[in-house]
Amino acid sequence: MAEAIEFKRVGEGNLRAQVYQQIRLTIQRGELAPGQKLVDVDIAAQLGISRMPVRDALMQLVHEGYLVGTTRGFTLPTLTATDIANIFEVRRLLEPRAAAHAARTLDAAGLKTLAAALQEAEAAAAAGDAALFFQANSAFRNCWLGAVENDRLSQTIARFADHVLVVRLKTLSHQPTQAVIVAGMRAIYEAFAKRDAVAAYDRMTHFIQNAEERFMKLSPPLQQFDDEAASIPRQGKS
Amino acid sequence: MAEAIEFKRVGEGNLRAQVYQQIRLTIQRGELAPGQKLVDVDIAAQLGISRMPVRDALMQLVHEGYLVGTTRGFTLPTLTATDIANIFEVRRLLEPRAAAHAARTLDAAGLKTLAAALQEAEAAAAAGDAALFFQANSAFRNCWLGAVENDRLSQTIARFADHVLVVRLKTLSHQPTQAVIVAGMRAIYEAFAKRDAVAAYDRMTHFIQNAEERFMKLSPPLQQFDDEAASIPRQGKS
DNA sequence: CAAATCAAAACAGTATACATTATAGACTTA
DNA sequence: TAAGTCTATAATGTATACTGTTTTGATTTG
Repeated sequence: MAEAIEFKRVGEGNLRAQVYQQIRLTIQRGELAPGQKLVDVDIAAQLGISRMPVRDALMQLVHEGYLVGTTRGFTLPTLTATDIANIFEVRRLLEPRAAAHAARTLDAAGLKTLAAALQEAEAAAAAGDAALFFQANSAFRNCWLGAVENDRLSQTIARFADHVLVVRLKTLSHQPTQAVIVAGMRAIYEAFAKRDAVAAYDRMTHFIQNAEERFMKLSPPLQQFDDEAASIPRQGKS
Repeated sequence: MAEAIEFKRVGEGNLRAQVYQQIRLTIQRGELAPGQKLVDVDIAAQLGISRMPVRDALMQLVHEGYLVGTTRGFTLPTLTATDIANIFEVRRLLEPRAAAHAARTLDAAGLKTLAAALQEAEAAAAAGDAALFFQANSAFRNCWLGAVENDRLSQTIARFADHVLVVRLKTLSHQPTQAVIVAGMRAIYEAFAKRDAVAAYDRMTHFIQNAEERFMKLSPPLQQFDDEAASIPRQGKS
């Protein structure tokens, strides 16, 4: 089996940090297929470094919930319906408040970035481009979260959002869901633009609830097929 | 300088996990003095194992916010007033909801444990025994958090609570604060005993607010002295 | 005597080698 | 043919050795 993923080092701090960044980005972009395993020695060989920094990075990702470590490599966790519900419960508690903060602290540049991400999402939804929609969604969230001054709050949110996002690639491909999400994003964006913290709070609450409902409605059938090959045809394999 | 802390291995999984547990417990019990440094090679020698598992454990604790890694060993983080405020903001958002859950799910055994911890706290407050009070407080929290079925919620709370608890040893020594806390614990316990989720929610909200206020009121003077020698007189130095 | 420079020590970061363990797959057996 | 067992292997876990970097403290110099 050839390497499906190309890792390259990015110049930022020590090796462990570089590798960590790379792998996490790969996961966040949905480039790691469920069931696909990451092996420290393979990645190390690919990067031309030793196992240890890679191993450290992988273990950190395990501690953060991005991966699970088995005795035969590291893979994405398979989330149960309960896991998803648990994650959304925490998000429901944290994100509205964080959005209210962002409504206060977002500057003009931030709003511009959000507007761009929103437009991209709308265009992607119209074109049915799931990958672009996924990306625009992440950009939107990263932008407003970056304006939240409470680092621990924003980082906790980012982590939990990432955990469901990994499986969410499928939900986000669903056309009606895309429409609902875009509408939610627009509503939130407008609250931000008006610097209306209360509206931001309420609309984020609504947004998360919608996201969870959509998720739960679409996930069960997907889960069953997941055991096999997901909806993405596996290329190669002769 | 001799070792101030005695680490011993506990039989549970691999070496890294054992060491991690030991060090985290040491921190949670407040046995690690601020400024005191942990060095992987020292701990490894003490345990008769190699550096790597110890290093892994220390790095995990850094990722979880229990320690900070410097170029000369690992120490407790020094939290600013902003850090404390940030942590309490997250706790305010999460703990009331978690307490409401616990009110539903706590069983008779759990309530009994809580009652014992509460009594211990009251006795400690009456006797002015700060260490025992600290311990009873942790037992109380661990018990009701253990009844929360949403693991991610309870673990997130536990982590953030631990982060302030480290510095809180001082706040908890303050007699009037002890009285306020005991009253809060009793109120929460009674809500649990009545299985009243709403009351648990409200009283936990109140409890956290009180804790934060007390913390902020007592911390600033401590912070300033902390730069030097805290309240503990430094021996030697002629 | 104070400030700047330099050297040695102390530590984390990285590399390599070895040990251990759980799984996959072959092989046996009912 | 199906179920159980066993062995080879692939991966992590652990140990040891080496490297790089920062801090400390001693020494020199103004």
